Amino acid sequence: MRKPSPLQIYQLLYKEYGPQYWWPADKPFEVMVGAILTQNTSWTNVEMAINNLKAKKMLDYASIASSNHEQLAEVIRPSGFFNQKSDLLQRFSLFYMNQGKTSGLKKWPKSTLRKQLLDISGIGPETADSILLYALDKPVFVVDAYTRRIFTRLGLLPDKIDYDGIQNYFQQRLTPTLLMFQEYHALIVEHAKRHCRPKPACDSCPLYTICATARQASMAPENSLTA
DNA sequence: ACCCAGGGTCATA
DNA sequence: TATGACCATGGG
Repeated sequence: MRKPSPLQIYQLLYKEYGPQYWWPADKPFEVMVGAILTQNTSWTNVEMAINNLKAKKMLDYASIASSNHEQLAEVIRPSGFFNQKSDLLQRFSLFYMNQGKTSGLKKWPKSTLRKQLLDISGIGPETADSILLYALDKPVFVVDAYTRRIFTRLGLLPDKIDYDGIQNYFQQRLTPTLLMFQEYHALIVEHAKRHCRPKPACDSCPLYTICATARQASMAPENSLTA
């Protein structure tokens, strides 16, 4: 049995969990705020912070940009790292405003946009790509800790590989479709939350069989990974 | 009392 | 380039 392709994994996950309809937010700017707040933080904590922002009617770039730093930090406190994130949200809101908001940003090609986002201190590759994919409709593959964990555990990725290496692995093997990339990342998160915790619980995992055969395949000498 | 979460930056070797 | 420290909350 050959190693499963990223497309086959996607089809298995989709069949198992169905469409996820990500990102859970109303407006693009709300997606961007969520992408920042969820850095190394559980989504339930982010929801509390988002709800606080909504209750204070602060979930818009003008309110965030003009708000007091300490006050904003207090509102987003449940999402953790609130000092860094308060500062980042304010700097990002200025960027968002200066670039002509969502419609202004969407005019740029994705490579240009990605560089601009990465130039903002506090926005790394995953946050940038999440914003591109879920707020600005750019078909990029979002890599997170779950993606690495699942695919190294499957034996499809080597342990030593950086963010761009993992992203290239997927983007070179999939046709870039907006909806498919949006679903794929969401499905990876959904699957990992249930079955791919840090301490393996691989029995009862829908990918268990493919996982076992994939690990065998990666042992074979002629199947050395090039990712 | 730990471990974990939809990361990222900076200092050090 | 490659680890380690740091940021911080809330749930299991």
